[in-house]
Amino acid sequence: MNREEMAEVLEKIALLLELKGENPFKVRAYRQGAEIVLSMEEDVVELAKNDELKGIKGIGEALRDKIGEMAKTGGLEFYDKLKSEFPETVFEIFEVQGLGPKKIKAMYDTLGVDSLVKLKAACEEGKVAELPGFGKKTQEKILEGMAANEKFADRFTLGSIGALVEGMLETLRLHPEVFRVAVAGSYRRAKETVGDLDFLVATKEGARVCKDFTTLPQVDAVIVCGETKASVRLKNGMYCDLRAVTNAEFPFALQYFTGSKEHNVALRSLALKKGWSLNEYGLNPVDEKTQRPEVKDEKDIYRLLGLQYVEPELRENRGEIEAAAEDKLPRLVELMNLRGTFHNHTTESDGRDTLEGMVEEAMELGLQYLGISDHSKSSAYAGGLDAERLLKQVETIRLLEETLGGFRIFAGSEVDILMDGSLDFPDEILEQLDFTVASVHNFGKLDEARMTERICRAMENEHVTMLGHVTGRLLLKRDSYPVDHARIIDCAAATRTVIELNCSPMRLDMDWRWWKRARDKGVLCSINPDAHSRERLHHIGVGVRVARKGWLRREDVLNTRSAKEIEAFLKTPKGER
DNA sequence: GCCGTTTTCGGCCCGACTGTTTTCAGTCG
Repeated sequence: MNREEMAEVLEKIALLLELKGENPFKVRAYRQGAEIVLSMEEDVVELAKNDELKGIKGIGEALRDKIGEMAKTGGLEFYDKLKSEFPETVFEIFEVQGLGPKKIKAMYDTLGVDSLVKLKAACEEGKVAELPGFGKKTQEKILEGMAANEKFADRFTLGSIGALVEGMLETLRLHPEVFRVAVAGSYRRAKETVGDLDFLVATKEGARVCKDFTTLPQVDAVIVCGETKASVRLKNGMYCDLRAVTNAEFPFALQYFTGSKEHNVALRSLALKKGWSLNEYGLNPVDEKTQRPEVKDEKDIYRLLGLQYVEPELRENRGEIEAAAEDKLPRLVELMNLRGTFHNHTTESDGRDTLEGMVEEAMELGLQYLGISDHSKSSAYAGGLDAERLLKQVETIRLLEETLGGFRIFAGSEVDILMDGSLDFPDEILEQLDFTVASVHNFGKLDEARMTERICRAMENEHVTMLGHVTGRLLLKRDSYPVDHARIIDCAAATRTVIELNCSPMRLDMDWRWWKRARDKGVLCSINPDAHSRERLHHIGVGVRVARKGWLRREDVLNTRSAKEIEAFLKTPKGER
């Protein structure tokens, strides 16, 4: 059992205990246990197997035993027993907006509702409305929520919703009663996928702004609308909240609603130690004689707690608070630091725009150079180039470059890593290129050891400048192929191979959770859009946000260097880079 | 079920909003 599966079991235990009407604090203990298992830095499975799960806050004796049992046997007797009391389908009912354990239990006990199918039938027959505590409106909302769930995805990739968010921000900004506006939540923290959006406004007219918010063109249905908050479902199915606060409360609300929950819990307990009580409305001295501090923005809050300002991307309680206390937070890379970018496709393979079009867009973006790397021949599905076509493309690139008045095009290839870790082109061809991105595109079913071995072997090649999309994941669609991240990072460090941060919205690969480790081992990152059209070059913006989330500084990112520096870098033998 | 410079029992975050109530329970974040 891996950690995700363990966390899921704990989460499901929490749901079932809720359904049984168990002590809510017990329920919460399981739920917190699930979160801890997911977010632990160490290998929780390995620790549990060796009975080394001691001294972890939130994991007591009972949870420790259960996690141990799962790690060792792959199952959990307690869970199996609990599960057998309900059909598997009860879990899906919890997905319906507005339904929690109490209502689900009531419908289960009286109407025998234990699946979405039965729930729908019971609503349509009007039986739900007759239950005590229920009514016609509740019944209608359940049906509507079920319809919405069927129709829409429940999560969205960070890179796919930027325009939507910016559009809504702009409209709110123009509202005459709004002083300040911001987007908070996981979007602001640059999580790779976002479940719902949280907007925040500073205003004196909360009720009016909330009401106007519910009439935005992007809105499909109104869930709630009051004086300080509104909640809607957008036309793309995304749930979206608006909070209205006063201007004085705004910094606290922004801090609070940006999260993460774990970061806030840690921050609040730190505040308490320093004699403050922090919540979404203010920072209040526990000792009533102390004066309330003046706070104009988020930075003031962190400063008053004796901390450096923590950038939103870092707020995951993964060491940022400790680092901020010691003045050791990194200065994070910014979009304006990028001078160029690698790994881009053209119509020669599966890109939609020509070489000239891609270059034009890169110049308009203000970049100094662009790396072109079309697919290699084994990626036949993508029109991969054979050696002859590749060398011809290099020639074309050299000729075009002469007409560009100093803009550089680096000629490369996204060369397939073959099954055994060898490359799709021989060294004699690769050495004629400026750079090479090596990527896995097939045999994703190999086991972790063989996949890792294969990738490491490719990185050992002198001509492989960087490793492309490390895990091959497609967010919300396809899981990673199994790789040993730690070994790949070590191998990249040893061979001086750059690792790509592929910022195609579906990928954002390598995952942000691994970058700090890579950085600390001296591995360079290249923020690459893997652009298959000129518009997609703009994805470097999302890439920068993910790099920031991975604690990367300007100096950790290869493509913050100037064209000249890149040229020197690529000419240096790999081992000396 | 977890936790403890308020310790081994008695707390555990809480406020906004809605719908169904006739003063409040359930859900959500």
